[in-house]
Order: sequence, then C-alpha cells, then structure tokens
Amino acid sequence: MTNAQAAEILQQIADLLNISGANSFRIRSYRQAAESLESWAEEIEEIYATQGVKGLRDIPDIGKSLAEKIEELLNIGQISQHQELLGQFPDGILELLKVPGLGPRTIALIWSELEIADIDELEEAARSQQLRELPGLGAKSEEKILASIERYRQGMQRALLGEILPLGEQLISYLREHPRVIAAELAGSARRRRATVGDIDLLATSEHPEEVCRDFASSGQLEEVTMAGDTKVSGLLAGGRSVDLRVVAPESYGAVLQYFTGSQAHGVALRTRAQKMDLTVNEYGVFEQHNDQVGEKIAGASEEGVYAAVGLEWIPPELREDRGEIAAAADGTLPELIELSDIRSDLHMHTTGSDGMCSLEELAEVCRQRGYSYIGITDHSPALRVAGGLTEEEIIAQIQEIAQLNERYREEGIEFRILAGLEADILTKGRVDVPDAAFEMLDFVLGSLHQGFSSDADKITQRVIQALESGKIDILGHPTGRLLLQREPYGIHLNEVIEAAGELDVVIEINANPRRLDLDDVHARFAQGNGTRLSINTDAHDIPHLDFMQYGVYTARRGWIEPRSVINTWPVNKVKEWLAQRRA
DNA sequence: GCCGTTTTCGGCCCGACTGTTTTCAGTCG
Repeated sequence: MTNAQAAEILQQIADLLNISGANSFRIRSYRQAAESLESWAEEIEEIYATQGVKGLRDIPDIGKSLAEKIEELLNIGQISQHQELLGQFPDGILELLKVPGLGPRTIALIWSELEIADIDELEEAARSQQLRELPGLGAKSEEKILASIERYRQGMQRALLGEILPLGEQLISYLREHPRVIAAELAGSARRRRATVGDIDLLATSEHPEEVCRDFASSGQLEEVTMAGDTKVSGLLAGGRSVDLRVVAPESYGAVLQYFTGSQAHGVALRTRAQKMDLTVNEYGVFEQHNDQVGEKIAGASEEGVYAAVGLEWIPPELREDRGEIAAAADGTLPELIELSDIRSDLHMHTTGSDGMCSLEELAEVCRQRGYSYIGITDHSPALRVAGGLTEEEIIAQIQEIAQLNERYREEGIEFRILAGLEADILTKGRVDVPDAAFEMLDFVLGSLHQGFSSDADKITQRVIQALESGKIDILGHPTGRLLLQREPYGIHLNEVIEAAGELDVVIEINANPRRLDLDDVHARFAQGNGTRLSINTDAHDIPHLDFMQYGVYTARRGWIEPRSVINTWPVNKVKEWLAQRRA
C-alpha cells in the first residue's frame, strides 16, 4: 500500500461523503489528509511498522481518527467506512463528479429522484428532458450537462509541463505585444512548474481590459472561444487544451497573480494567516478588516506587496503547495533555490556510440557553447544491446577519444573538460554492468535500472542497494523508471535507497527529461534533508534535449533544492576530487 | 475530522458566475 494509493482511497471517501451530504469541513479534512500523504516522502507502511499509529499522526492533517483508518487500511487492505460508502451508491457515481459543472449536490439529487447512476443514464435523462422536472434544474441545465458530457468524453486530461510551457509562453508573448497590455504572466500550475498541467491560465494587466479581451478572443490564438466577457476569455486551443485569460487593472495585478497561481491549499493557508492579523485577502488586494467590516486596501499591485502585507517574504511559485513555505517565509528561512544559471555541467548524455543522434565531438562543442564548463558522456553498457550498448573495447576506445579531445582543449587553452562516464545497467542481484578494465579507466559510472521492473518492491530495492554497495556506481540514474502519464514508477522503497545513497556517498539523479522528472520533487526534498547529494541531468540523446535542463531545475526548485545539494553546480575540479575520494 | 499567536471547543478562505429563482444554491478556481 503506497502513500499515493492510500491518498486515492481518502479522496474517494471525501467524494462519497460529499455526495451523501456530509459536513463540508469533515470532507475537507479527508482531502487535506490525502494531499498531505502525497507530499510525504516516508512510506506509511514503514512508518507504521516502526512507530505504529503514533508515527502516522506525525503526518500533517492526520489526526486520531484518520490514523486509525490508515492503520485499518494497512492491516486488512481496506477501510470499512469506505466499503460502506461504496455500498450505498452504484459504481458509476464517482465518475459523474468528473463531468464539469456537475457537483455533489446535483448528483445526489438525480440519484435519489431518478436513480441515475452513470454518465450514459445522465445523458439519456437530459435528452428526454427529465432533468428539468427536478427542483433547481431547467432546460438550460440540460443543455449545459449535455455539452459537459461531450467535453468529458473527448478526454482532455493533464499534459506534460514540457508540452504546456511552450504553448503558454507563446500566448504570453502575444499578450505582451498587445499595445494595451502592461504586463502578462502565465499563472496556475504551469507557473508553479508542476510536472503535469491541466488548463493554461493566463493573466494580463491593462487600463482597458475589454479591448484586450476582445482582441485576444478574435486573434485566432484560440481555435474555439467558449466565453468572452470584458475581463475574462475562455477557449480551446487546436487539439482541445483549454485556456483561460483574465485581464485586470494594474492596482490589482499582484493580488490576482497570487490568487490564480495557487495552489488552492497555499491560498487557503495564506488567507487563514491574514484573518488572524485582522486582514482579508481576495483577488483585488489585501484589506484591513475589523468586526467583519472591510476597511482600507493595503496591498494589491505587486505580488511582493501582497506577501509583505501579511508579514511574509515573497514565495517563489514552485514552493506554493502548502508544504511549509508559509512558515518559512514568516521566519525568513525560505531556501535559496537553485537556478538554471547555477548549473555548470550535464552528466548524463548519449552519443552515436550507443543510441544518441550526434557524435561525441559535436555534443561537446554544443555544450561548450552553451556555457557549460564540463560534461559527462554516458553511453549504454554492454547488457543493453537494444540501445546499442557499447562493448568493452568500444568503451575503452571512447575513453581514448575523450582523452584526445581534452588534450586538444588543454593545448588551445579552452576551459572545458569531458568526463568519461558510462550508463551501466543494474542487473539482477545488484551486479553492475561495467567491464573491469573499463571501470579502471572511467571517470564515473551512472547506474540505471532498465529491466525487471515488474518484480516486487522489496526485491528491486535490495537489488539497487546492493548495486550501490558494490562501489561501482557514482550516480544513480532515473531511480523509479516512471514515465509521466504513461508508466507508473516501478515498486521501490525510495527513501531506503536515498538513505543508503547518503551513507555510501552516492549521488542521485534528477532526470530532467520532462517525461521522467525522476526523482520527483517530494523525494528530492527528502534527499536534501537526508544529506544525500543530487545531480540534475538531461539524459540527452540529441541536441534539442539539452534544453530539458530547465525542467530538471524546476523539479529541484519544487523540492526546495539549494545549489549546495547538486554536484553539477560544482566546478570540475571539485567533482574530480569527489570521484577520486570515492575510488580511494 | 483537524487543530491551537483566541482556542482541547469552536472554529474552519473567498468571490464570480450561472441558472433558477424573487433571495439563493451549486459549482468552480
């Protein structure tokens, strides 16, 4: 039972309680607990095994009652309350909540009055005009529900940040070029750089919002406009991705930006704090408040001002997930987050030697021009034949080629070095696929798992830790094998691996490929807290992939990572010393 | 159901929009 699976069950309980009309604060408790579990790096199974129920209660938003429910879940695999709730409603009812515009009250109504229990029955009832007979629903509601069902069935789900960010930035540059726009910014989860994003939220400020809205709606940027008002435009891009634009006056820009960047949990925490200071925060600004009387506005034009008004330092968007950032901003202990400009090298990339698209020399030249001061070449090891794994002779030949290039840089006085690495497969029983003679000559080895994903978590964990203990791995590559929106991570007790890596002085990679982002933010933060070092690498197989570095940095920032924890912010000599120490 | 700068009991974020209503409930972000 993983934390994510337990969180999913708590969310389902919240949904079912919602439909059954339970107290809304109670429902919120389940949701907050679910989110808290998802951002908790230690596994509940392990916490419970070592510390019992008491350990579970140390997780934020888990109290006596929920700790006992999680205990039940861990012991017998289910929660009786969850089963009872499931028994009260038909199977399709939870899916109804996914239809936009359809909420728990309406679902409860149509279930109790018409026994509608799934989307097909709902569609039928709307078409045959049965819904308008119910209190609070009319002909318009039927139309809206039919349109929503159609949109839901088209199935526009979340997409990779790597796909959304370029689209969002293109829309933002359109807005910035508009003569009436003073400033424009991407908001929502894209601004927080979440690994996956749903809708694209855009904000702009202007003295003439209605003109900006009108022009944006008719600009052709949107394939379809679904709503066009004086301050708000909604629509769909070609392909169906939905976009919301809001345009506000300059005096509210900071407040709106704060408001629509989210996350929801961060906003709630911020406004709760404001309340205690006799202030109220909304999307227009921060206002004084005495005995429910809203008074003078004290901030709103800038985001910095909004945070300052409630006694906080400005919080970088990547941290706004209610994971302790408000307390840190109040104490002045926010982390000095890593930035792209701190990165001096990329230690995971492939050449035509294995399955890459360009030669060693070409790749090195491009990296040098990008401003890196060194790189690590890591083609695949012999066992990975499908990806053109190098033979022992080929590895040695590549090491010699690298030595020649480095010699040339030295002669020409160029401050750039190539480290000879290998992406070695971690084989069964923790054997590392690096030939002995090659190992002696390589600068470093990056170890990765490419096979045997389906074996159980205990075995995979054991296998990886054995590989780390062999001393042959300097960096552990993409440690969970996840492919976002596509393949779940293989079962592995990641925090055990992170702790072992910390003890053995092995570095863990944040793979920057937007499809991977592996380690994720939550575990990266756990690693930093544990003193385990990290390395942000692109795993580039072609020149354009070198741009993935930004996504790795975003993930690190979401994990509160500071430059000191990331070895490829170090100068090359420090990395070499560290490697020499390991070999010794 | 959680939690404590006012609290171990009594609170718990805020406003816009929509459709159905004559003053509001439901949904969303």
